[in-house]
Amino acid sequence: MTTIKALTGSLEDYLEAIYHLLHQENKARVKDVADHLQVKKSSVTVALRALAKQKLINYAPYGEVTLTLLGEKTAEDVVRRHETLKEFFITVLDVDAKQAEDTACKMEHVLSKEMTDKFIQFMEFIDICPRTGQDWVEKFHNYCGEKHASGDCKGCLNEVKEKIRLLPSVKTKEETLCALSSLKPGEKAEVVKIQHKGTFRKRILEMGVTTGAVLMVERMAPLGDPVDIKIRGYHLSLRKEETKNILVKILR
Amino acid sequence: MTTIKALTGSLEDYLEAIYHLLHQENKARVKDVADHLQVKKSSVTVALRALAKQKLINYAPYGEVTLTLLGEKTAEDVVRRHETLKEFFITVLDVDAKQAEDTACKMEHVLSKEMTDKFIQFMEFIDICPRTGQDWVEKFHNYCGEKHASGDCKGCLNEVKEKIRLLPSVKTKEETLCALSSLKPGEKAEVVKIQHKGTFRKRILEMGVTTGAVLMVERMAPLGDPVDIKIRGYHLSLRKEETKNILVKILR
DNA sequence: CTCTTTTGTTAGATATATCTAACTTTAAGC
DNA sequence: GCTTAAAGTTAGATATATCTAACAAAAGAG
Ligand SMILES: [Mn+2]
Ligand SMILES: [Mn+2]
Ligand SMILES: [Mn+2]
Ligand SMILES: [Mn+2]
Repeated sequence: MTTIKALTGSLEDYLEAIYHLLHQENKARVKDVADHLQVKKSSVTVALRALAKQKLINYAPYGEVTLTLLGEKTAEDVVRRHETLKEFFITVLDVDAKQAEDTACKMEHVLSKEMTDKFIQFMEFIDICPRTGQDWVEKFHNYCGEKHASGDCKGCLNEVKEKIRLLPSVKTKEETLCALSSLKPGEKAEVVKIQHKGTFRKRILEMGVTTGAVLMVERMAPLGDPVDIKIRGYHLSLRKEETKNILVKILR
Repeated sequence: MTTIKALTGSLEDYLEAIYHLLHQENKARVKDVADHLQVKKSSVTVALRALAKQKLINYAPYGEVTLTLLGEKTAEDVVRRHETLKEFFITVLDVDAKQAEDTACKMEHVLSKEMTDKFIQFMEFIDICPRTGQDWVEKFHNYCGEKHASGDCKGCLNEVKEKIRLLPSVKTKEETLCALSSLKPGEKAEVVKIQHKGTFRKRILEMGVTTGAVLMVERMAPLGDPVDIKIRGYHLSLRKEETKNILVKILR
């Protein structure tokens, strides 16, 4: 039997904490988890037993805690929901970091994959659509903070006008294209062309690196290998070799 | 003592159900609440006791349930959060009604007033900003559903161009203005001028009807009295007399 | 005004998530 | 290597939210 019941929100939080501790400190001790979640150690012990019973972690009393493959997958899923909501709250709604973090961690447990994808697509669309982009988001933040004078709209329209005038680079496309390898951490770009063949190409597509997708470079090792990117809410690590043949269009 | 503890999510749901039943059916029986929330009647009895203890409802065994003033206020607050999230999910993210309803009702319990306001302002801004509006939202929905061809952006830009060409009606403002009383149910508008004086004006401003605010006409009685509007997430009922002297600019 | 159905309550059970207090194991200091 | 300090576990308590089953009150039908 052992019905694979959906995890409770509480257990998702424990799993998430373990995931972060393992990736940041290389160990997830009971005490660390307890501190992280602001609960007592005895509560953690109980939770660990529950997670172990569901085959999400490897655990025995006094033993060290590691994630199973299923646990790793499940944790990544929770983290994706968490980060998606948090990013929306901070970058779009302009909510302060702490509140965004707290609210995201409470809401993440009831956000379906479908809706997570919608949130991600929405943020992508804001970035991609020439009408909007980061400057439009900033307009919104000002709209929130201050009185909205009619003059703002007029000025704003002129900006879009200018944006449009500059944009018919649809023909002179080449100029705006560059290899993924040439991006700097923090930069966002739209995938335009994947110049890979066979299995390699297939693998990369499976990871979500498809034409039209928006990615952001998160980290880049000194020699540019590997390159950590975030795409569709997922974190990926690519070999330098793999990034050279992915052509992108830098956003903004 | 009787520390005024924050309501649990569960109790907020009971309160919300009672609120809706009282406003729609004029009575909130234990059975109705149970059906509404898909729980057993015995669970409702327990919840009613808890709500009564917190002075949110008037209740005695076998007696009828009514909301106290505090309960009414609190319920309105829950409903505002619920409707705000649901509206965002449906109108912006294009999530289907059922999932939007369910997710909103789970998330509403952890959404602060501040963040609720942000969501509302964001939807207002999409409506008000000449760059975006409903047509932009539709672009997003198409972007989600289908492959995003580059041609779309080009066409989209031409639309904005046209929008801008038509928009320098900033000077010929008068033409686009009209009295709130002349709107039809479902129409949205931005408040431009409130031609009221003294106490009346003050009262109306307190209710959230201020210059720049976006409102939507929800219902209008046969003779146009009263007019039910939604503004900043709040439902208001205005006398016909009061709507005549509120000048608005219809959106879209 | 009785009888029956519906509605509502109570008591007791189960499940989750937390805590405190007492105890056990492991790790550190010297 | 002992001895202490830190980390981890267990047992038992509390709180919330639900359920089932048995019972009580109110409403409806005739
Ligand atoms: Mn969480
Ligand atoms: Mn989280
Ligand atoms: Mn709810
Ligand atoms: Mn709700």
